[in-house]
Amino acid sequence: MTGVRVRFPPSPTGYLHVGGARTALFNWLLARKEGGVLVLRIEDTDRDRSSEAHTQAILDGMTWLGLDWDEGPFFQSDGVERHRAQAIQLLDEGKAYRDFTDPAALRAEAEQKGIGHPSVLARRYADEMGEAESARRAEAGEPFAIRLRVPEGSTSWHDLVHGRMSFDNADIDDLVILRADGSPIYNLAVVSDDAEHRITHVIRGDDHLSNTPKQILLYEALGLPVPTFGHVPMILGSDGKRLSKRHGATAVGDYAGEGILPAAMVNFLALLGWNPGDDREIMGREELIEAFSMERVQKKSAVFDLDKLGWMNGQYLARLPADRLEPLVVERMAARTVDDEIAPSGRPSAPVTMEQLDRWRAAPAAWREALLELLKVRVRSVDEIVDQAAPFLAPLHGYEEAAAKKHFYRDAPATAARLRVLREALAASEWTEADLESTVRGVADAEGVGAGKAIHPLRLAVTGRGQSPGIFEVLVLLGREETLERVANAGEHLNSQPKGTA
RNA sequence: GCCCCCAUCGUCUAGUGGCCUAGGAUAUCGCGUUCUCAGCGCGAAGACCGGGGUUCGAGUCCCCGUGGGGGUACCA
Repeated sequence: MTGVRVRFPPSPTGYLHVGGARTALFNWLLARKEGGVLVLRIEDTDRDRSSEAHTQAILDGMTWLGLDWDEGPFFQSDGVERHRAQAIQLLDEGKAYRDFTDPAALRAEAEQKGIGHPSVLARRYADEMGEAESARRAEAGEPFAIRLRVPEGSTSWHDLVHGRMSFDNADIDDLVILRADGSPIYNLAVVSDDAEHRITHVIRGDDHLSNTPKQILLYEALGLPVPTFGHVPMILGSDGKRLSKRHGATAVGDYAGEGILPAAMVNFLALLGWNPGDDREIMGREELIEAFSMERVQKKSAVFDLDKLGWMNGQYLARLPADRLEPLVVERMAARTVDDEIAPSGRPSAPVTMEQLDRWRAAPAAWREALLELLKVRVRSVDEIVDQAAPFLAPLHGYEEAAAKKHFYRDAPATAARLRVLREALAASEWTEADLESTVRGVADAEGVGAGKAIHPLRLAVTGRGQSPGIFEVLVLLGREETLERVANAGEHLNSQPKGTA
Protein backbone atom coordinates (compact mmCIF):
# COMPACT_ATOMS: atom_id res chain seq x y z
CA MET A 1 0.00 0.00 0.00
CA THR A 2 1.40 3.30 -0.95
CA GLY A 3 -1.30 5.79 -0.20
CA VAL A 4 1.16 8.49 0.74
CA ARG A 5 -0.51 11.87 0.76
CA VAL A 6 1.60 14.93 1.44
CA ARG A 7 0.90 18.61 1.16
CA PHE A 8 2.51 21.95 0.62
CA PRO A 9 0.64 24.81 2.28
CA PRO A 10 2.22 28.18 1.50
CA SER A 11 0.63 31.33 2.77
CA PRO A 12 0.19 33.87 -0.01
CA THR A 13 1.87 36.72 1.82
CA GLY A 14 4.82 36.96 -0.53
CA TYR A 15 6.61 35.20 -3.33
CA LEU A 16 7.73 31.60 -3.19
CA HIS A 17 10.68 31.69 -0.87
CA VAL A 18 13.65 29.36 -1.37
CA GLY A 19 12.92 27.83 2.03
CA GLY A 20 9.35 27.16 1.03
CA ALA A 21 10.50 25.87 -2.32
CA ARG A 22 12.81 23.40 -0.65
CA THR A 23 10.00 22.18 1.61
CA ALA A 24 7.76 21.87 -1.41
CA LEU A 25 10.50 19.96 -3.20
CA PHE A 26 10.93 17.44 -0.39
CA ASN A 27 7.20 16.84 -0.32
CA TRP A 28 7.14 16.49 -4.06
CA LEU A 29 10.08 14.09 -4.06
CA LEU A 30 8.46 11.97 -1.39
CA ALA A 31 5.15 11.91 -3.25
CA ARG A 32 6.78 11.00 -6.55
CA LYS A 33 9.04 8.45 -4.94
CA GLU A 34 6.15 6.72 -3.21
CA GLY A 35 3.69 7.10 -6.01
CA GLY A 36 1.69 9.29 -3.68
CA VAL A 37 -0.24 12.49 -3.94
CA LEU A 38 0.86 16.07 -3.39
CA VAL A 39 -1.86 18.42 -2.26
CA LEU A 40 -1.42 22.15 -2.66
CA ARG A 41 -3.23 24.30 -0.18
CA ILE A 42 -3.10 28.05 0.04
CA GLU A 43 -3.21 29.20 3.63
CA ASP A 44 -5.00 32.45 3.13
CA THR A 45 -6.60 32.82 6.54
CA ASP A 46 -4.57 35.92 7.22
CA ARG A 47 -6.73 38.12 5.06
CA ASP A 48 -4.75 41.28 5.59
CA ARG A 49 -1.47 39.97 4.30
CA SER A 50 -2.78 37.54 1.70
CA SER A 51 -3.33 38.46 -1.90
CA GLU A 52 -4.29 36.81 -5.12
CA ALA A 53 -1.17 38.14 -6.82
CA HIS A 54 0.95 36.34 -4.27
CA THR A 55 -1.02 33.17 -4.73
CA GLN A 56 -0.31 33.34 -8.43
CA ALA A 57 3.35 34.12 -7.81
CA ILE A 58 3.63 31.00 -5.69
CA LEU A 59 1.94 28.83 -8.27
CA ASP A 60 4.25 30.31 -10.90
CA GLY A 61 7.25 29.51 -8.75
CA MET A 62 6.14 25.92 -8.34
CA THR A 63 5.54 25.61 -12.04
CA TRP A 64 8.89 27.12 -12.90
CA LEU A 65 10.59 24.56 -10.68
CA GLY A 66 8.56 21.83 -12.30
CA LEU A 67 6.92 20.84 -9.03
CA ASP A 68 3.49 19.70 -10.09
CA TRP A 69 0.77 18.98 -7.61
CA ASP A 70 -1.99 16.42 -7.83
CA GLU A 71 -4.80 18.06 -5.91
CA GLY A 72 -5.72 21.64 -5.31
CA PRO A 73 -4.93 24.37 -4.97
CA PHE A 74 -7.36 24.38 -2.11
CA PHE A 75 -7.86 27.42 0.02
CA GLN A 76 -7.80 27.34 3.75
CA SER A 77 -10.44 30.05 3.87
CA ASP A 78 -12.90 27.65 2.23
CA GLY A 79 -12.80 25.51 5.33
CA VAL A 80 -13.69 28.05 7.98
CA GLU A 81 -17.18 26.65 8.50
CA ARG A 82 -15.68 23.25 9.20
CA HIS A 83 -13.02 24.75 11.43
CA ARG A 84 -15.66 26.60 13.37
CA ALA A 85 -17.85 23.53 13.67
CA GLN A 86 -14.95 21.54 15.02
CA ALA A 87 -14.16 24.21 17.59
CA ILE A 88 -17.78 24.12 18.70
CA GLN A 89 -17.66 20.36 18.78
CA LEU A 90 -14.73 20.47 21.18
CA LEU A 91 -16.57 23.02 23.26
CA ASP A 92 -19.64 20.81 23.43
CA GLU A 93 -17.53 17.85 24.40
CA GLY A 94 -15.89 19.81 27.19
CA LYS A 95 -12.49 19.54 25.52
CA ALA A 96 -12.43 23.26 25.03
CA TYR A 97 -13.82 26.22 26.92
CA ARG A 98 -14.95 29.78 26.40
CA ASP A 99 -12.61 32.63 27.23
CA PHE A 100 -14.46 35.91 27.79
CA THR A 101 -11.42 37.87 28.84
CA ASP A 102 -9.75 40.62 26.90
CA PRO A 103 -6.48 39.31 25.49
CA ALA A 104 -4.39 42.33 26.36
CA ALA A 105 -5.83 42.55 29.87
CA LEU A 106 -5.31 38.85 30.41
CA ARG A 107 -1.72 39.05 29.32
CA ALA A 108 -1.10 42.04 31.57
CA GLU A 109 -2.66 40.29 34.52
CA ALA A 110 -0.63 37.15 33.97
CA GLU A 111 2.52 39.15 33.76
CA GLN A 112 1.71 41.05 36.90
CA LYS A 113 0.99 37.87 38.81
CA GLY A 114 4.07 36.19 37.46
CA ILE A 115 2.13 33.49 35.69
CA GLY A 116 3.87 32.15 32.63
CA HIS A 117 0.91 31.23 30.52
CA PRO A 118 -2.02 33.63 30.41
CA SER A 119 -4.13 30.64 29.55
CA VAL A 120 -3.96 29.27 33.08
CA LEU A 121 -5.87 32.35 34.16
CA ALA A 122 -8.29 31.94 31.30
CA ARG A 123 -8.94 28.38 32.29
CA ARG A 124 -9.32 29.30 35.96
CA TYR A 125 -11.93 31.92 35.14
CA ALA A 126 -13.79 29.54 32.89
CA ASP A 127 -13.85 26.88 35.56
CA GLU A 128 -14.96 29.33 38.24
CA MET A 129 -17.70 30.62 36.02
CA GLY A 130 -19.09 27.20 35.36
CA GLU A 131 -20.67 25.84 32.22
CA ALA A 132 -24.16 27.19 32.85
CA GLU A 133 -23.02 30.76 33.36
CA SER A 134 -20.64 30.49 30.41
CA ALA A 135 -23.42 29.31 28.14
CA ARG A 136 -25.72 32.04 29.43
CA ARG A 137 -23.20 34.80 28.68
CA ALA A 138 -22.53 33.37 25.25
CA GLU A 139 -26.27 33.28 24.65
CA ALA A 140 -26.45 36.92 25.70
CA GLY A 141 -24.11 37.76 22.90
CA GLU A 142 -20.95 38.36 24.86
CA PRO A 143 -17.88 37.76 22.71
CA PHE A 144 -15.59 34.93 23.59
CA ALA A 145 -12.68 32.97 22.20
CA ILE A 146 -12.48 29.21 22.43
CA ARG A 147 -9.44 27.60 23.99
CA LEU A 148 -8.42 23.99 23.87
CA ARG A 149 -8.24 22.43 27.32
CA VAL A 150 -4.79 20.84 27.18
CA PRO A 151 -4.84 17.61 29.20
CA GLU A 152 -2.17 16.55 31.63
CA GLY A 153 0.57 14.21 30.63
CA SER A 154 2.86 14.43 27.68
CA THR A 155 2.63 14.33 23.94
CA SER A 156 5.07 12.46 21.80
CA TRP A 157 5.57 11.26 18.27
CA HIS A 158 8.16 9.66 16.09
CA ASP A 159 9.55 12.31 13.81
CA LEU A 160 10.89 11.17 10.45
CA VAL A 161 13.99 13.26 10.84
CA HIS A 162 14.35 13.86 14.55
CA GLY A 163 13.31 10.49 15.88
CA ARG A 164 11.40 10.29 19.13
CA MET A 165 10.03 13.65 20.25
CA SER A 166 8.22 14.32 23.47
CA PHE A 167 6.75 17.42 25.07
CA ASP A 168 5.41 17.85 28.56
CA ASN A 169 1.84 19.10 28.23
CA ALA A 170 2.48 21.38 31.18
CA ASP A 171 4.57 23.47 28.83
CA ILE A 172 1.77 23.84 26.36
CA ASP A 173 -0.79 26.48 27.09
CA ASP A 174 -4.47 26.26 26.36
CA LEU A 175 -4.26 27.60 22.87
CA VAL A 176 -7.03 29.64 21.35
CA ILE A 177 -8.58 27.72 18.50
CA LEU A 178 -11.36 30.11 17.59
CA ARG A 179 -11.11 33.87 17.90
CA ALA A 180 -13.79 36.04 19.43
CA ASP A 181 -14.72 37.12 15.93
CA GLY A 182 -15.42 33.53 15.03
CA SER A 183 -12.37 33.00 12.85
CA PRO A 184 -10.26 29.89 13.35
CA ILE A 185 -6.67 30.01 14.48
CA TYR A 186 -3.90 28.50 12.40
CA ASN A 187 -3.27 25.39 14.50
CA LEU A 188 -6.89 24.32 14.29
CA ALA A 189 -7.11 25.15 10.60
CA VAL A 190 -4.08 23.08 9.57
CA VAL A 191 -5.12 20.12 11.60
CA SER A 192 -8.62 20.26 10.25
CA ASP A 193 -7.48 20.72 6.67
CA ASP A 194 -4.79 18.09 6.80
CA ALA A 195 -7.33 15.64 8.15
CA GLU A 196 -9.84 16.73 5.54
CA HIS A 197 -7.30 16.11 2.81
CA ARG A 198 -6.36 12.80 4.40
CA ILE A 199 -2.71 13.82 4.66
CA THR A 200 -0.58 10.93 5.82
CA HIS A 201 2.79 12.68 6.06
CA VAL A 202 3.30 16.21 7.22
CA ILE A 203 6.71 17.26 5.94
CA ARG A 204 7.45 20.83 6.91
CA GLY A 205 10.07 23.17 8.30
CA ASP A 206 11.74 22.84 11.65
CA ASP A 207 10.05 25.99 12.82
CA HIS A 208 6.88 23.96 13.29
CA LEU A 209 8.46 21.54 15.72
CA SER A 210 6.91 23.15 18.74
CA ASN A 211 3.55 23.50 17.03
CA THR A 212 3.42 19.78 16.58
CA PRO A 213 2.37 18.71 20.08
CA LYS A 214 -0.44 21.26 20.01
CA GLN A 215 -1.61 19.91 16.73
CA ILE A 216 -1.40 16.32 17.88
CA LEU A 217 -3.50 17.26 20.88
CA LEU A 218 -6.02 18.72 18.48
CA TYR A 219 -6.08 15.61 16.31
CA GLU A 220 -6.67 13.53 19.38
CA ALA A 221 -9.36 15.79 20.77
CA LEU A 222 -11.16 15.73 17.44
CA GLY A 223 -10.80 11.99 17.15
CA LEU A 224 -8.86 12.32 13.90
CA PRO A 225 -5.99 10.09 12.82
CA VAL A 226 -2.61 11.64 13.57
CA PRO A 227 -0.35 11.80 10.52
CA THR A 228 3.36 11.07 10.47
CA PHE A 229 5.51 14.13 10.92
CA GLY A 230 8.90 14.98 9.49
CA HIS A 231 10.55 18.29 10.28
CA VAL A 232 13.16 19.33 7.81
CA PRO A 233 15.88 21.81 8.71
CA MET A 234 15.56 25.44 7.81
CA ILE A 235 17.65 27.33 5.30
CA LEU A 236 19.79 30.12 6.64
CA GLY A 237 21.64 33.06 5.13
CA SER A 238 25.39 33.22 4.83
CA ASP A 239 25.64 34.74 8.29
CA GLY A 240 23.78 31.84 9.85
CA LYS A 241 20.68 33.90 10.42
CA ARG A 242 17.29 33.04 9.08
CA LEU A 243 17.28 33.68 5.35
CA SER A 244 15.75 37.03 4.59
CA LYS A 245 15.71 39.85 2.10
CA ARG A 246 18.95 41.31 3.30
CA HIS A 247 20.76 38.17 2.20
CA GLY A 248 19.86 39.03 -1.36
CA ALA A 249 17.45 37.17 -3.55
CA THR A 250 15.19 34.89 -1.55
CA ALA A 251 12.33 34.37 -3.97
CA VAL A 252 12.76 31.64 -6.53
CA GLY A 253 11.48 34.07 -9.13
CA ASP A 254 14.53 36.24 -8.52
CA TYR A 255 16.73 33.39 -9.64
CA ALA A 256 14.67 32.77 -12.73
CA GLY A 257 15.31 36.40 -13.49
CA GLU A 258 19.03 35.97 -13.07
CA GLY A 259 19.36 33.20 -15.56
CA ILE A 260 19.35 30.25 -13.19
CA LEU A 261 17.97 27.06 -14.70
CA PRO A 262 15.11 25.44 -12.81
CA ALA A 263 16.79 22.06 -13.00
CA ALA A 264 19.89 23.50 -11.36
CA MET A 265 17.80 25.15 -8.67
CA VAL A 266 15.96 21.92 -7.95
CA ASN A 267 19.19 19.97 -7.80
CA PHE A 268 20.79 22.55 -5.54
CA LEU A 269 17.79 22.77 -3.22
CA ALA A 270 17.57 19.00 -2.98
CA LEU A 271 21.13 18.91 -1.69
CA LEU A 272 20.37 21.45 1.00
CA GLY A 273 19.59 19.21 3.93
CA TRP A 274 19.62 15.98 2.03
CA ASN A 275 22.12 13.83 0.15
CA PRO A 276 21.91 10.57 -1.72
CA GLY A 277 24.43 8.84 0.52
CA ASP A 278 27.11 8.70 -2.13
CA ASP A 279 29.21 11.30 -3.91
CA ARG A 280 26.70 12.22 -6.57
CA GLU A 281 25.95 15.93 -6.84
CA ILE A 282 24.63 16.59 -10.31
CA MET A 283 21.35 14.76 -10.24
CA GLY A 284 18.41 15.04 -12.57
CA ARG A 285 14.80 14.95 -11.53
CA GLU A 286 14.29 11.23 -12.00
CA GLU A 287 17.55 10.48 -10.29
CA LEU A 288 16.54 12.61 -7.32
CA ILE A 289 13.19 10.91 -7.05
CA GLU A 290 14.80 7.53 -7.26
CA ALA A 291 17.35 8.32 -4.56
CA PHE A 292 15.18 10.37 -2.22
CA SER A 293 14.42 9.17 1.24
CA MET A 294 13.37 10.99 4.39
CA GLU A 295 15.91 8.95 6.31
CA ARG A 296 18.73 10.89 4.75
CA VAL A 297 17.29 14.28 5.56
CA GLN A 298 19.62 16.32 7.69
CA LYS A 299 18.81 17.65 11.15
CA LYS A 300 21.11 20.61 10.89
CA SER A 301 20.01 23.77 9.18
CA ALA A 302 21.84 24.63 5.97
CA VAL A 303 23.29 27.84 4.65
CA PHE A 304 22.16 28.93 1.22
CA ASP A 305 25.41 29.20 -0.72
CA LEU A 306 25.18 31.30 -3.89
CA ASP A 307 28.61 30.16 -5.03
CA LYS A 308 27.63 26.58 -5.20
CA LEU A 309 24.33 27.39 -6.87
CA GLY A 310 26.33 29.27 -9.49
CA TRP A 311 28.65 26.36 -10.02
CA MET A 312 25.77 23.97 -10.35
CA ASN A 313 23.99 26.22 -12.79
CA GLY A 314 27.17 26.37 -14.84
CA GLN A 315 27.24 22.60 -14.95
CA TYR A 316 23.68 22.47 -16.19
CA LEU A 317 24.27 25.21 -18.71
CA ALA A 318 27.30 23.45 -20.14
CA ARG A 319 25.30 20.28 -20.59
CA LEU A 320 22.24 21.87 -22.06
CA PRO A 321 21.99 21.39 -25.83
CA ALA A 322 22.30 24.69 -27.65
CA ASP A 323 18.90 24.40 -29.28
CA ARG A 324 17.27 24.15 -25.89
CA LEU A 325 19.35 26.93 -24.48
CA GLU A 326 18.48 29.30 -27.30
CA PRO A 327 14.94 30.19 -26.24
CA LEU A 328 16.15 30.87 -22.71
CA VAL A 329 18.73 33.27 -24.03
CA VAL A 330 16.18 35.07 -26.15
CA GLU A 331 13.90 35.30 -23.17
CA ARG A 332 16.60 36.89 -21.05
CA MET A 333 17.66 39.19 -23.83
CA ALA A 334 14.13 40.34 -24.33
CA ALA A 335 13.72 40.90 -20.62
CA ARG A 336 16.79 43.10 -20.59
CA THR A 337 16.10 45.00 -23.74
CA VAL A 338 16.04 48.74 -23.62
CA ASP A 339 15.11 51.15 -26.35
CA ASP A 340 18.20 53.20 -25.91
CA GLU A 341 20.37 52.39 -28.90
CA ILE A 342 23.55 53.48 -27.33
CA ALA A 343 23.35 51.31 -24.28
CA PRO A 344 26.88 50.64 -23.17
CA SER A 345 27.99 47.19 -24.11
CA GLY A 346 30.83 45.31 -22.60
CA ARG A 347 29.70 45.82 -19.08
CA PRO A 348 28.28 42.86 -17.24
CA SER A 349 24.52 42.96 -17.05
CA ALA A 350 24.44 45.85 -19.45
CA PRO A 351 21.05 46.43 -21.00
CA VAL A 352 20.45 44.72 -24.29
CA THR A 353 19.63 46.92 -27.23
CA MET A 354 16.85 46.29 -29.69
CA GLU A 355 19.54 46.10 -32.33
CA GLN A 356 21.22 43.21 -30.56
CA LEU A 357 17.98 41.38 -30.11
CA ASP A 358 17.02 41.92 -33.73
CA ARG A 359 20.38 40.73 -34.95
CA TRP A 360 20.09 37.66 -32.83
CA ARG A 361 16.70 36.86 -34.19
CA ALA A 362 17.81 37.46 -37.74
CA ALA A 363 20.84 35.21 -37.43
CA PRO A 364 20.73 31.68 -38.82
CA ALA A 365 19.96 29.00 -36.26
CA ALA A 366 23.24 27.26 -36.94
CA TRP A 367 25.14 30.45 -36.20
CA ARG A 368 23.24 31.07 -32.97
CA GLU A 369 23.82 27.56 -31.81
CA ALA A 370 27.48 27.65 -32.68
CA LEU A 371 27.86 30.79 -30.61
CA LEU A 372 26.00 29.25 -27.70
CA GLU A 373 28.26 26.22 -27.83
CA LEU A 374 31.20 28.53 -27.36
CA LEU A 375 29.68 30.54 -24.57
CA LYS A 376 27.76 28.04 -22.51
CA VAL A 377 30.80 26.29 -21.07
CA ARG A 378 32.28 29.47 -19.69
CA VAL A 379 29.38 30.99 -17.82
CA ARG A 380 27.32 30.42 -14.70
CA SER A 381 24.06 31.92 -15.79
CA VAL A 382 22.02 32.62 -18.88
CA ASP A 383 22.54 36.29 -18.27
CA GLU A 384 26.28 35.91 -18.58
CA ILE A 385 25.70 34.36 -21.97
CA VAL A 386 23.70 37.41 -22.93
CA ASP A 387 26.57 39.61 -21.77
CA GLN A 388 29.18 37.65 -23.65
CA ALA A 389 27.12 37.50 -26.80
CA ALA A 390 26.96 41.28 -27.05
CA PRO A 391 30.10 41.81 -29.16
CA PHE A 392 28.71 39.44 -31.75
CA LEU A 393 25.46 41.33 -32.07
CA ALA A 394 26.30 44.98 -32.24
CA PRO A 395 29.11 47.32 -33.21
CA LEU A 396 31.65 47.89 -30.50
CA HIS A 397 31.40 50.94 -28.33
CA GLY A 398 34.91 51.23 -27.06
CA TYR A 399 37.45 48.86 -25.64
CA GLU A 400 37.82 47.36 -22.20
CA GLU A 401 40.17 49.66 -20.39
CA ALA A 402 42.53 47.29 -18.64
CA ALA A 403 42.90 45.09 -21.69
CA ALA A 404 43.38 48.09 -23.99
CA LYS A 405 46.12 49.42 -21.79
CA LYS A 406 47.92 46.14 -22.02
CA HIS A 407 47.35 45.09 -25.59
CA PHE A 408 46.82 48.41 -27.40
CA TYR A 409 48.50 51.33 -25.76
CA ARG A 410 51.61 49.74 -24.40
CA ASP A 411 53.12 50.18 -27.83
CA ALA A 412 50.43 51.85 -29.86
CA PRO A 413 52.34 52.52 -33.09
CA ALA A 414 53.63 48.98 -33.31
CA THR A 415 50.22 47.57 -32.50
CA ALA A 416 48.58 49.74 -35.10
CA ALA A 417 51.09 48.61 -37.67
CA ARG A 418 50.59 45.00 -36.78
CA LEU A 419 46.83 45.31 -36.99
CA ARG A 420 47.28 46.70 -40.47
CA VAL A 421 49.33 43.71 -41.50
CA LEU A 422 46.91 41.40 -39.79
CA ARG A 423 44.02 42.95 -41.62
CA GLU A 424 45.64 42.44 -44.97
CA ALA A 425 46.51 38.86 -44.19
CA LEU A 426 43.02 38.16 -42.95
CA ALA A 427 41.52 39.73 -46.01
CA ALA A 428 43.38 37.21 -48.08
CA SER A 429 42.78 34.23 -45.82
CA GLU A 430 40.36 31.40 -46.17
CA TRP A 431 37.70 31.78 -43.46
CA THR A 432 38.01 28.59 -41.48
CA GLU A 433 39.42 28.11 -38.04
CA ALA A 434 42.49 26.26 -39.29
CA ASP A 435 43.26 28.75 -42.03
CA LEU A 436 42.73 31.72 -39.79
CA GLU A 437 45.02 30.24 -37.25
CA SER A 438 47.86 29.70 -39.67
CA THR A 439 47.28 33.15 -41.11
CA VAL A 440 47.50 34.88 -37.75
CA ARG A 441 50.40 32.81 -36.55
CA GLY A 442 52.10 33.43 -39.86
CA VAL A 443 51.90 37.16 -39.31
CA ALA A 444 53.39 36.81 -35.85
CA ASP A 445 56.17 34.61 -37.15
CA ALA A 446 56.96 37.01 -39.95
CA GLU A 447 57.25 39.79 -37.44
CA GLY A 448 59.32 37.68 -35.14
CA VAL A 449 56.97 37.96 -32.19
CA GLY A 450 54.98 35.44 -30.20
CA ALA A 451 51.50 34.60 -31.43
CA GLY A 452 50.07 36.33 -28.39
CA LYS A 453 51.29 39.66 -29.73
CA ALA A 454 48.97 39.22 -32.65
CA ILE A 455 46.14 37.36 -30.97
CA HIS A 456 45.55 39.63 -28.00
CA PRO A 457 45.26 42.88 -29.93
CA LEU A 458 43.13 41.06 -32.44
CA ARG A 459 40.79 39.83 -29.76
CA LEU A 460 40.50 43.28 -28.32
CA ALA A 461 39.93 44.72 -31.77
CA VAL A 462 37.09 42.41 -32.67
CA THR A 463 35.39 41.87 -29.30
CA GLY A 464 36.34 45.00 -27.42
CA ARG A 465 37.28 42.78 -24.54
CA GLY A 466 40.29 41.10 -23.05
CA GLN A 467 38.53 37.78 -22.79
CA SER A 468 36.53 35.76 -25.22
CA PRO A 469 36.18 32.25 -26.57
CA GLY A 470 39.02 31.03 -28.73
CA ILE A 471 39.90 33.81 -31.13
CA PHE A 472 39.70 31.75 -34.32
CA GLU A 473 36.27 30.45 -33.43
CA VAL A 474 35.27 34.01 -32.72
CA LEU A 475 36.51 35.18 -36.12
CA VAL A 476 34.66 32.43 -37.91
CA LEU A 477 31.40 33.43 -36.25
CA LEU A 478 31.98 37.09 -36.74
CA GLY A 479 32.59 36.69 -40.44
CA ARG A 480 35.14 38.24 -42.75
CA GLU A 481 33.45 41.54 -43.38
CA GLU A 482 32.73 42.39 -39.77
CA THR A 483 36.16 41.27 -38.68
CA LEU A 484 37.99 43.39 -41.24
CA GLU A 485 35.92 46.40 -40.35
CA ARG A 486 36.57 46.04 -36.66
CA VAL A 487 40.28 45.55 -37.15
CA ALA A 488 40.35 48.66 -39.27
CA ASN A 489 38.40 50.57 -36.64
CA ALA A 490 40.85 49.49 -33.99
CA GLY A 491 43.71 50.74 -36.14
CA GLU A 492 42.04 54.09 -36.49
CA HIS A 493 41.33 54.18 -32.82
CA LEU A 494 45.00 53.64 -32.07
CA ASN A 495 46.13 56.26 -34.53
CA SER A 496 43.81 58.79 -32.97
CA GLN A 497 45.07 58.05 -29.50
CA PRO A 498 47.24 60.90 -28.29
CA LYS A 499 48.55 58.67 -25.54
CA GLY A 500 51.19 57.13 -27.73
CA THR A 501 53.36 54.77 -25.79
CA ALA A 502 52.92 54.09 -22.14
C1' G B 1 12.39 34.14 31.40
C1' C B 2 10.41 29.27 29.95
C1' C B 3 10.12 25.14 26.25
C1' C B 4 12.32 22.77 22.06
C1' C B 5 15.86 21.69 18.13
C1' C B 6 20.82 21.63 16.31
C1' A B 7 26.49 21.37 16.38
C1' U B 8 32.52 17.54 11.11
C1' C B 9 36.81 21.97 6.50
C1' G B 10 34.36 29.28 5.05
C1' U B 11 29.90 26.65 2.76
C1' C B 12 27.03 21.84 1.29
C1' U B 13 28.17 17.21 3.26
C1' A B 14 30.22 11.49 4.02
C1' G B 15 30.81 9.24 8.58
C1' U B 16 25.64 5.23 12.60
C1' G B 17 32.40 2.49 18.23
C1' G B 18 37.79 0.13 15.46
C1' C B 19 37.86 0.61 7.85
C1' C B 20 39.35 8.15 10.11
C1' U B 21 46.96 9.76 9.80
C1' A B 22 38.31 12.15 8.92
C1' G B 23 36.32 11.14 2.44
C1' G B 24 33.71 14.08 -1.56
C1' A B 25 31.83 18.82 -3.53
C1' U B 26 32.14 24.10 -3.61
C1' A B 27 35.01 28.31 -2.69
C1' U B 28 40.51 29.69 -2.29
C1' C B 29 45.63 28.97 -3.95
C1' G B 30 49.42 26.49 -7.16
C1' C B 31 50.82 23.56 -11.53
C1' G B 32 49.50 21.63 -16.40
C1' U B 33 46.67 22.05 -21.16
C1' U B 34 46.44 26.99 -23.90
C1' C B 35 45.71 32.85 -27.70
C1' U B 36 42.77 35.17 -23.01
C1' C B 37 38.69 33.62 -19.97
C1' A B 38 36.03 29.48 -18.74
C1' G B 39 36.48 24.27 -18.80
C1' C B 40 39.25 20.06 -17.96
C1' G B 41 43.47 17.30 -15.41
C1' C B 42 46.77 17.22 -11.17
C1' G B 43 48.05 19.13 -6.44
C1' A B 44 47.96 22.30 -1.80
C1' A B 45 45.69 24.40 2.26
C1' G B 46 41.32 23.73 5.19
C1' A B 47 36.99 20.63 10.14
C1' C B 48 35.32 16.51 14.34
C1' C B 49 32.76 23.68 19.46
C1' G B 50 34.81 22.96 24.88
C1' G B 51 34.97 19.89 29.23
C1' G B 52 33.83 15.56 31.68
C1' G B 53 32.42 10.50 31.46
C1' U B 54 31.26 5.16 29.22
C1' U B 55 34.61 1.75 26.57
C1' C B 56 40.33 -2.06 25.32
C1' G B 57 38.99 1.82 21.73
C1' A B 58 34.90 7.72 20.50
C1' G B 59 33.85 12.35 15.17
C1' U B 60 30.46 8.31 16.32
C1' C B 61 27.21 6.75 23.01
C1' C B 62 25.93 9.69 27.84
C1' C B 63 26.20 14.31 30.88
C1' C B 64 27.41 19.46 31.53
C1' G B 65 28.82 23.92 29.31
C1' U B 66 29.09 27.15 25.08
C1' G B 67 27.29 28.74 20.48
C1' G B 68 23.47 28.98 16.73
C1' G B 69 18.34 28.38 15.46
C1' G B 70 13.06 27.89 16.50
C1' G B 71 8.78 28.49 19.59
C1' U B 72 6.44 30.86 23.54
C1' A B 73 0.10 35.52 19.84
C1' C B 74 -7.43 35.94 19.74
C1' C B 75 0.12 35.63 13.23
C1' A B 76 0.70 31.75 9.61
